[in-house]
Amino acid sequence: MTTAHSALQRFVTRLLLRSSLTPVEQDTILGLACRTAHISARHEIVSPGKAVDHACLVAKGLAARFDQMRGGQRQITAFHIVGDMCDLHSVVAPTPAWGIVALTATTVLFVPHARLRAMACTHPAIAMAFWRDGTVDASILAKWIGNIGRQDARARLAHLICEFGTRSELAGIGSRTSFALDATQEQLADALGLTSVHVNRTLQRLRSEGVVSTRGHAVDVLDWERLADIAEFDPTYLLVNQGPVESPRFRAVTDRVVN
Amino acid sequence: MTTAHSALQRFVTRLLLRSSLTPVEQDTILGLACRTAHISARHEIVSPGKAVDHACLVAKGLAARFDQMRGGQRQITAFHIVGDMCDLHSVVAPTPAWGIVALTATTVLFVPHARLRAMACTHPAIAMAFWRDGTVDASILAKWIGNIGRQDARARLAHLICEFGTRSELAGIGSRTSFALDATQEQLADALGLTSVHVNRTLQRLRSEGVVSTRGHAVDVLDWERLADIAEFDPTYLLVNQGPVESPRFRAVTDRVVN
DNA sequence: CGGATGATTGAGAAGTCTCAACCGTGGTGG
DNA sequence: CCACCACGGTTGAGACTTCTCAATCATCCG
Repeated sequence: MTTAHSALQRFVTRLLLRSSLTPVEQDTILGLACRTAHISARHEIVSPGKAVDHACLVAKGLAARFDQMRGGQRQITAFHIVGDMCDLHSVVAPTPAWGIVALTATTVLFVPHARLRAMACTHPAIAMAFWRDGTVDASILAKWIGNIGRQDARARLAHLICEFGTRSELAGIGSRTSFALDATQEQLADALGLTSVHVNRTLQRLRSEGVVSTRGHAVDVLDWERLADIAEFDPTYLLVNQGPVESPRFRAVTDRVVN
Repeated sequence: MTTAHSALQRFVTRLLLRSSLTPVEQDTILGLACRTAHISARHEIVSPGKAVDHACLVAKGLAARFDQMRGGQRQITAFHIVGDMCDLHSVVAPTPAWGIVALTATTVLFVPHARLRAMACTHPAIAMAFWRDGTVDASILAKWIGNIGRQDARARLAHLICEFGTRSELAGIGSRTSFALDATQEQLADALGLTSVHVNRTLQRLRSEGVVSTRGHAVDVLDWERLADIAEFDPTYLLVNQGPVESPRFRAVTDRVVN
């Protein structure tokens, strides 16, 4: 219960980064009844191509979305940290082509689609917030394509570190320059379109350049400016600080003015 | 007017591939008033980081979403064919980090966010359809990451051809095995994370293997099975045929049953 | 202490890039 | 009507990044 509530609270906090929700709307989300599950590392939370009837909120640990190749190789397409509702997409597309795996021992809340859909229908502002959350995901995905497609290994890794730090800070679980990255080098490789050997060498290079240091899975960014420069990191794509988007309950009025 | 209406009709048809909409809802969309614009090849339709107050529906031609690198290189993150509402995301996130460029001479309809937002609020089914459309985009983006991150040049190009053919067929502007791909080899390279030189050689290889042939920008797939095999193409990620998702107007009833 | 997992290292192979030149075609101005 | 130009496609050769395979090291845990 406490776990569930604090996870939902994190989710609401995440939504509030980009959407405004009234106390009532927030409480509606906080009141979601859902099942808690503990998933051990490397176990699938969602299997590719299999229909689901619930979304998954990460309450503890680290999860990742992946694409599975024929040869058994995997490509990680997103990291889901605490407070992320992975697979919110599945509310409108219940059979995802991707899978979701727990990278560490992870606690997730299963939230029934039916409830989420009902909430979205009753509260347009919540529907907008959900839609927006999916848009943020798409924006990050597009950036990853740029990162993988047009940057070399060093810049790719640097970008991943910048993003993870920034997101950790936004989620309130660390600072940009000091946070936990509980993924193995092989998992980082799967996210970057590289091999673990090359990730290892690239990470060594960043360390030797004095840009980052690591103790276990704790990352310290020693020179954020330089790291961001290497990565060509521009946080715009995370879509925070978009400025006020009028919330749906004012829409009717706005329309009259605009049109 | 005719252009506008036929483009909106294509957009509705596209939505109907994955969402069910009542005649009234369809007419609401078809009734959208919007401005038509002709964009010449290589001109930007949306500039990265610049706020917009309208979405863009492609009525003619080919557009692409891109990520701009510091050195001037571009990574294309999506192709937008006729009937695609590119940037529907911008309704909920008006300042995109990406840009949109016309690859050929293109006709677009600018649809004001205010109208779309109002429609989404009045018709929950339309809101769901829009949200779902964004989800399809995210699914395609994720697949592209897998394609670029974990496949070699030959498989990447094959996958792009399979996807483009499938989407052309779904959009009613060609068949899987015979369609127009109005992009230069350099633009294909920008989409695949390769150089144009390497795309050229890779395309030659696919031709010499008897898998595809091209006349100008017309593509003929000579051996779909083999091409799909090379690409590891599985159309699941396009999220058609997801099976019936109950439409929002039945939700109240459904909820009572489900919960 | 033994075993497992993940990090590290080395050496050679493969894929892709870079640079530069050349070709082919369609459009344009004289 | 022809010469020319621009753009996109094609080719070649060498360089460089990244991969592959394999071994070794370090750490954690039972």
